[in-house]
Amino acid sequence: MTDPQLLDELRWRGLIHQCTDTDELAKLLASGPQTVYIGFDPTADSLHVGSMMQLMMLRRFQRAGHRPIALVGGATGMIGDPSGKSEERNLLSAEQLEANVAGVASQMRRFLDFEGPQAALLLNNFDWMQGYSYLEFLRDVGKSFPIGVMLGKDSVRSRLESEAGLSYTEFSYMLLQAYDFVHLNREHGCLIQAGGSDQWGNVTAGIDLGRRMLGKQLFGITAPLLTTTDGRKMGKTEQGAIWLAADRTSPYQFYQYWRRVEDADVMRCIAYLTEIEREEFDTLQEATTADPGRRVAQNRLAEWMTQLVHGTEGLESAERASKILFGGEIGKQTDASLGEIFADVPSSEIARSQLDDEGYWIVEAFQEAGLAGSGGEARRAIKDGGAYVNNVRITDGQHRLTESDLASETVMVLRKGKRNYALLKFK
RNA sequence: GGGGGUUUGCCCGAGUGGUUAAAGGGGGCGGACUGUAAAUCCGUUGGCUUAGCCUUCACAGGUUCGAAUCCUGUAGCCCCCA
Repeated sequence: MTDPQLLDELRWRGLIHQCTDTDELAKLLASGPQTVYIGFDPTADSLHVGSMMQLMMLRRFQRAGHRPIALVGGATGMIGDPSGKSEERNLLSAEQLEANVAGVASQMRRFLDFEGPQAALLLNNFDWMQGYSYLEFLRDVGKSFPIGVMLGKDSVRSRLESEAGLSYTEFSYMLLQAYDFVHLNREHGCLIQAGGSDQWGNVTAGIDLGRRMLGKQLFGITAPLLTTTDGRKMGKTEQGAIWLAADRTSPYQFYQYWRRVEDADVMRCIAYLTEIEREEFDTLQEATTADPGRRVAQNRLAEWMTQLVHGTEGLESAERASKILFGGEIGKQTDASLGEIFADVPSSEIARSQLDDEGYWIVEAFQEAGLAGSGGEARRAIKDGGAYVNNVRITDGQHRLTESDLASETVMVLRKGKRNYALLKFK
């Protein structure tokens, strides 16, 4: 019925950062299916890699026979969690929140099973918070919150000591999240809240409130944050976050992100984010140590993650694109296939007549495609051997592009350097 | 209010009348090497119709055959005195 190995698995994967009472939690989980919840902040209309840790946590619980609740913070999102934030946040508008909640909800279906006996629940705390009057809330919930304890929380203290300070609104955030836990216990019998390690303060606040309001022992478990070896948050690039939504981060970019993970981080990513079993994990680890150049672990990680988030189709197109981009010359393709491969590559449209007669000057083409800010820059790229058309290096600064350079019906693929692509569409 | 200093390219920073589009470093961009890595090395880094031309050293004017360099004014920053 329920898998007794769950905690052991979380442990070997390094997913238990803190837990309020491991022994009692183990007994509880062994006693039968439990309900566990994690809150998600709807700050955007898509989740990103950072949220995957939490989604996978819920998924692991569900696969072990428990019921997951993904709580979208429609109400708490209006307030803003001060945990780990150095500055007061801007409040989101109600319409924005609604759109975000909808977007986030659809992505969760990839991770959780909303059917069957342990069907996941997707709840929005706005539903029970919106009608809760301020007076009632203060009498029911606020009464059980000693200010001294609240002031002792790291999230509050660090902000009070900082220049940014902390508004009453954000200070109150903790009460809202704590009340969620109580509410979920009453309505759904939820006894466990999980989350990232930055949520510890909020989680324990909920547990305290549960003891006071319900006289019940609730449980909290937090996972470490997904960071690189040198302490930076993973899932971020110079271009921004890695999103789960295909229209924000294409399957190809998503796939490539994982393929490029550093050796030092790759095994931790696999442990934290995938369901790759211990045996294969050990094999991958050995392979990485023995021959890091083959990047076996990175490839497997990318494959697993892309498959889950973007499905078989997304994975195949990402692999196909990678093969073409990192292979040699781009042979004859169709507009459709190039469009798919270079979905996230900027493109410019040019009049087809430019290709007539003596053709379209390469320097102009690079400028037009946005790969060079000036003619000089384009010339330099060519002189340095960093200019490619359809992945073939161009060394002649006077080169003219003609119909024969088209990689498909209307498209040419320009590249500067290793991976700065741009498309020119000749209409 | 008075006196002194300072202002250079993406950033830092040399340069005080004549190959100075401006040393050096950082960063960026290329390339080689490699594992679509790290480290390293090399090239490049104002614009253009590029063996040439044009525009740049806070801004505006002036001296000079010739100015980033000298003079005057304006603005920003810094220091000292009141």
